[in-house]
Amino acid sequence: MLRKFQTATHNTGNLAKDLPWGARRAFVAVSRPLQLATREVLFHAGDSGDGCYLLRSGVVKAAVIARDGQERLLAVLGPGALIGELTLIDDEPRSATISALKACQLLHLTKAAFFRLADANPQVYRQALKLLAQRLRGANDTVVAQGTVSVSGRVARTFASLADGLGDEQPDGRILLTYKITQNDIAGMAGVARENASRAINDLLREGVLSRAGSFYLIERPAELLDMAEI
Amino acid sequence: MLRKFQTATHNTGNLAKDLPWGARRAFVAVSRPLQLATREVLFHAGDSGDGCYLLRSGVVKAAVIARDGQERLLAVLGPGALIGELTLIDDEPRSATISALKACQLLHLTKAAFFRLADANPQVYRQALKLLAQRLRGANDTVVAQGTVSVSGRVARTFASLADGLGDEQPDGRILLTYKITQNDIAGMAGVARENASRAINDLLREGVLSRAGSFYLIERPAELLDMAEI
DNA sequence: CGGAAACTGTGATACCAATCACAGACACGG
DNA sequence: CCGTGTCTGTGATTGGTATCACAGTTTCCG
Repeated sequence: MLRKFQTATHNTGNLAKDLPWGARRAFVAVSRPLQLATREVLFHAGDSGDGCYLLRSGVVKAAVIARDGQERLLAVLGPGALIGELTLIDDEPRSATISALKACQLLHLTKAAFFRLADANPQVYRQALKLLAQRLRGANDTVVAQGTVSVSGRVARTFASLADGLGDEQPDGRILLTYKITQNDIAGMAGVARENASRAINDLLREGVLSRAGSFYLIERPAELLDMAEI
Repeated sequence: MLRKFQTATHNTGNLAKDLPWGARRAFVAVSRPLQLATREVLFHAGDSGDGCYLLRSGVVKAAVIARDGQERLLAVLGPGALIGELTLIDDEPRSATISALKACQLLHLTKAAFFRLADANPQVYRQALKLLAQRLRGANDTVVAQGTVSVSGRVARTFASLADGLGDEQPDGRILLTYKITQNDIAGMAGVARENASRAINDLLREGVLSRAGSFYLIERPAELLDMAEI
């Protein structure tokens, strides 16, 4: 139940935010910078890995390839997002493939560094718990939506969650998606065929809930979009 | 990607396990016992609430009602499961309705008590993170499965996850589900119509992957079931 | 700048799964 | 122990989406 938009400014996945000064400086101090070019892969699902990444700039997608070869997108993430935190915590293989949709700058934090930091600042543990709790709520909502919402509703829902990762809220309340995402990726997120995503998007455009600002999508009426998307 | 079964013996959702002695005793010491009768509701989705519950005995289901009135089951949980931990962590409303499928005994741990305990034992924080990470992986897998797996595959997957909450692994490797769950609930978990769940279950019975032991289901060939379920 | 590759729009068709409709089995409460 | 309600099995029908087919459009890069 997406109750409200959370645009990238107060983003999901931002562990560094809301930390006390000391911890925040420490976070940056112990991490190592890293660049990705467009289409470059940070890691693949199934890889073993160490630590997590903080996205400083750029856009990435988290995807898994299903048995039948279909690519299913779990999220499109913009600046501020935390990536790869599951493996950090449980030492299991990477659960998704992360690839850059455009050039990115990241910070890499090793597992050892994270736990050193957290043991010194319980606040870090609390933030991490909150982050995972938030993601889990989102994932559960998606499960329910998948089973009960029609294609057009799921596409609307996809725009809502894109706003979460890429959204830039304008003074007038409209939300600009700061990356030109393709219909293919939208379809992959909504779990529908590309052709049907196309039809649904055009319906939204026709109704004026959505518009295109240059090559970016602009959510004209966020409340109405949420209403169409709600489970 | 459910790689293996995790039967109730080494259950998901068991925070109390794997804690150092002191913390474990403290956990039980600061919690308050509580009973539920069959069909009784512990809390509803949307309720505000404090703290979490540890299921000592009995069976509960976690469900949400979608807009259209359909009930979607997120999980069926048996002894050892931790319930309501999301609200504990992020203070948001309960994300699902928990109701007893049969009489239950629980322990209630308040938020204050949890954080007091955790601040004294960082190990508790680590366990909690692991638990959430595990659930998040499961939820992501479900999202992918919903979109890419056929009805019969999703029903197979449902039995795999029932084994997680209710499973009792026999010496010979078969897994007994220690509660007589209805087709309705299975359908609600798989996200399919009850009639089609019925057909899929009978296929599984006919193929011998599944059988009925008295009124309980018995997973005859776990590996094969996983194979049919895998995303 | 110009050609190739990727992306988008839209109709026609096919198919999987929901829904409808019932009949039989079971279970449990008076 | 015998109804009454819940649960289960199965066929027939419907409908929403995927799939196919292809043309038009944009983007990218040599």
